[in-house]
Amino acid sequence: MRPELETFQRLLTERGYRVTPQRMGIYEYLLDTKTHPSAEEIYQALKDRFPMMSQATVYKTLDLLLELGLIAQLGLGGQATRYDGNPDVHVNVYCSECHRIYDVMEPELPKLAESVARRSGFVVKGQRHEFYGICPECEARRSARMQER
Amino acid sequence: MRPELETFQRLLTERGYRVTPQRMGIYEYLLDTKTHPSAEEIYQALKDRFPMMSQATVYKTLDLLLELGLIAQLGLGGQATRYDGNPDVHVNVYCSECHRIYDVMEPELPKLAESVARRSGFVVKGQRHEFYGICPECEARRSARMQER
DNA sequence: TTCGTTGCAAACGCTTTGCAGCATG
DNA sequence: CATGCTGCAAAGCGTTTGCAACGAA
Repeated sequence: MRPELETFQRLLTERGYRVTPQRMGIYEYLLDTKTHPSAEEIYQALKDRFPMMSQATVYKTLDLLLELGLIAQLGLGGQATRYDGNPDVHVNVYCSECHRIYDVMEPELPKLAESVARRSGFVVKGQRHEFYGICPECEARRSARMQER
Repeated sequence: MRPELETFQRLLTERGYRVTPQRMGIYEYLLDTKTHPSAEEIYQALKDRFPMMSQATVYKTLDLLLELGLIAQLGLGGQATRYDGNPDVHVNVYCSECHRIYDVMEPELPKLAESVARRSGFVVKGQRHEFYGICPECEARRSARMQER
């Protein structure tokens, strides 16, 4: 079993929570999926494996994973909240055309966090970085469309 | 009149929109308020000045201001979306205790944007940076509480 | 056997929409 | 005076909640 799933099991047991197939399935899906799905997308994707599962279970499991610090939440103002199986500090780039979200590692981020803490006087506990734009594929499709005119 | 309000008027007129007291009031409030209010907070704050104004007008005006690029939107997953009268690239620091949000200027951000564009291949159009933590006041209150025990 | 978890459905809160009357340009 | 805007109420949608039945430990 992948190490992240083992960690999840361990944390659940340690804190008196129970290990259920739905919980493992939801976390596994989040780890596998790179496009940062919404609760609805997770629910749809797991319908085959868990035909009886309700949306409430998805939401409750996501809350639990957030509480355990295993996932991150991306609030997109208006639209449905999306979830990121990678809780480490990184940058999310969001394509306004295809609505996919990708992760980008940025080695400068820890320095930025320090600087923000210094300037603001805050005790920094977490951070989120989002860029909006057009992904390479969508951009290529756009240029192609331009060409043919 | 402050330059931002003049810009707003100009943009409205240029694009065939109309200048109304409600619109000016909402934008002015966003410029004055440093805590990044939600639509509800804006509505409550302007109730005195515009007793007849509806929430719908607040939402429609916020959409318009976003479209004109005069304000920014902060999606906070679950909670109500909040609005920032400063559309320029900056960092938001969010206090998880008092829920206030402050702006921090960071001169390194343009460099970060370049780096992200290079790594991801995206055409970057916008960005948002959020830090979570405890603000100096709340932290002081916490320490004080610790002391007295 | 215990008690945390699930699935269901109803409730909830934020946001959007349709429309008649109003006010701006 | 034309048409874009407002206020109102209802609808929409994502998310949360209460509860009885279920299943993990």
